Amino acid sequence: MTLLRDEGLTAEELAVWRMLQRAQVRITRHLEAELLVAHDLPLASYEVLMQLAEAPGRRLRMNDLAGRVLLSRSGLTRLIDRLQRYGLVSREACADDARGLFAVLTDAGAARLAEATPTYLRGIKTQFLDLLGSGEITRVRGMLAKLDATGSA
Amino acid sequence: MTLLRDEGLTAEELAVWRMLQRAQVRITRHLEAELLVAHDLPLASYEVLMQLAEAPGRRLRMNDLAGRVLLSRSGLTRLIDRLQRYGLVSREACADDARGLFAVLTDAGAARLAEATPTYLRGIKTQFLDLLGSGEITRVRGMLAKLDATGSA
DNA sequence: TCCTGTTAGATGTCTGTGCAACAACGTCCT
DNA sequence: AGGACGTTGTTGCACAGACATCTAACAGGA
Repeated sequence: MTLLRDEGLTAEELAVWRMLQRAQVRITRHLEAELLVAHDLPLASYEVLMQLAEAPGRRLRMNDLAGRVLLSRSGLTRLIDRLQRYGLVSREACADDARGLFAVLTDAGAARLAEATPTYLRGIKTQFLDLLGSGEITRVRGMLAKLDATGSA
Repeated sequence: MTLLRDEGLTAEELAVWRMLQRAQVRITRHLEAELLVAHDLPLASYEVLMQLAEAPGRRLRMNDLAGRVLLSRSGLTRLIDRLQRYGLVSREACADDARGLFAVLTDAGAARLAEATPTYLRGIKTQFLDLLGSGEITRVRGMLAKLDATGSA
């Protein structure tokens, strides 16, 4: 593993990165599967509904929303297409910017979200939080905050 | 956020999960992009080559490999197809199980891996490790180990 | 030996996503 | 005003990945 030293990385550091990867993928897969079987709702769709529910007026600009759910604009266009087909979301024009569109959570969407939320939260609890000590959760929070670029770029 | 309390989750706990998601996605995207522009090598391909390089005899059974890179068996079949087309990997029969196949790292594959590794490691360093204090890395290691199911299921 | 059940890997098909290109609109500067 | 430039959202295209299904091959019992 000479290459590691060349770049100033220890084997332990590399292992930490791999564990982060594995953990995140495992949890994500679990959530996706559970939401799908129990509510026929993919994880990405759930997250869109969740973001909209938390937003003022239950609405968000497409671009803004894309950033929050970590999707490209085109990806979000298609996802909203689907959600709209199912009546969970609607599109509304933006008054002060004719280019803009709001994705708006419908009542049906809110209902569907409420239905799926216990599954989602239980998954996060059993697959993530319960595996950590509660003390560790607070400590990891600060750590992840540094990694999360929400505040900066 | 009554629903949170119903499931025994605090808003902070949920926030931690979201940060984990964002961090992992951000880092992954960065690595993928860098590897692609600098070496025309997708992240998944890099990880396959890396796993093979670390394995004894530079070879791994398809099934085994699929597990390590968190890919479905069919997904790995296609990925190895591609790598084989580019000459980075070859398939070899398994002596003691006629069903089995080894994916074997070729010399060209090893060379390509060596070429790309500095990019990969630098990405992990700048996008992940450098953002944490070095003290935190050690502490987070134990924590992530609990989340990583490698040892169990 | 045959029959049943399981496992390894490959393939058809479908869905989801990103990138590049585009049109419509806004912003700013002169 | 007018034109260059950036932004917003959508589309064509290509591709990667999952699931279900298939074939070949192993394992164990009657």
